[in-house]
Amino acid sequence: MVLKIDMSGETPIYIQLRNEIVKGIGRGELAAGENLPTVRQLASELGVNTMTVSKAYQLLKSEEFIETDRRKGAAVKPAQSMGGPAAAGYREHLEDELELLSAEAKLRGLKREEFLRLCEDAFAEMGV
Amino acid sequence: MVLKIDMSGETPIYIQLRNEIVKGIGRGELAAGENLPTVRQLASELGVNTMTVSKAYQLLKSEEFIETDRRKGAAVKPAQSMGGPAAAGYREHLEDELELLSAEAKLRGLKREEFLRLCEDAFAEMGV
DNA sequence: TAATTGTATTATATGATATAATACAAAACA
DNA sequence: TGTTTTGTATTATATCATATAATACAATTA
Repeated sequence: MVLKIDMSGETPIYIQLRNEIVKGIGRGELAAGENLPTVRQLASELGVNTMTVSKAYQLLKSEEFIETDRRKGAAVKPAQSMGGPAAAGYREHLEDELELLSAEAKLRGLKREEFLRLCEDAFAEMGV
Repeated sequence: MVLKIDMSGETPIYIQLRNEIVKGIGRGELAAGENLPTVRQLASELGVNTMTVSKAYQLLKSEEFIETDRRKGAAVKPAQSMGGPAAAGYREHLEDELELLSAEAKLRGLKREEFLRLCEDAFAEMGV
């Protein structure tokens, strides 16, 4: 999987990492049960500290997107187990994000159809 | 207009302020040409520093959402003037955000129809 | 003249982010 | 039995963003 990280960007590295991995899982590039790179491996590839990668993994773990085992490494969690405590409040978060994106789209002159088309296209990229 | 600010949240106050104002304009609660509260007024209401509000206004100004005048205050910019330099790169930003939201939605178990319904509903809240 | 506007300045405090260098528990492996 | 590998913990340190306080400025309005 390709991880695009912008070292000079404003978004923290561990957040960028988390986002890229979530998108990778969403696209199906990372299958359920598949192992992620080790923290040392990924840190070395990206040229960042191991704790930075570990922080991203811990975030993904707290969100129930992955599981970590101190000896076997980190692996993508099966999709059917997505009903835990992390799912609570998710819908509210999504609605809030969509509200902001809708407002920006409106102000930038996008029409309803254009906006929804982009939403459809984005979702279509996901899945197997 | 109601500005919901979470002082203990992780999002910086001036970003929250910016987002709330963008949503307010998008919803039509703040009409084009309408004056925003003065930085001192808003800072006083929210219990934050004037420079924090000023920072939010400067961000909105750089994004061409509002205009500021040192003597007349800040006002919502007309929608027809939304083709400036700030619009460049916006579409890419939107697509990236939608990709992340789509991935999360997929992983949380949302079906295509549910996701698109939320997108429609969010956009429907905007504009007069 | 006095008040109001966004903004600039300087100083300061705090927290988040990121790194470096080690170390640990526990399993896998040779 | 050692050695390696895993995520994680620890401690220390450095840097930057955020936020505040207190003051001041330019320029207009009242």
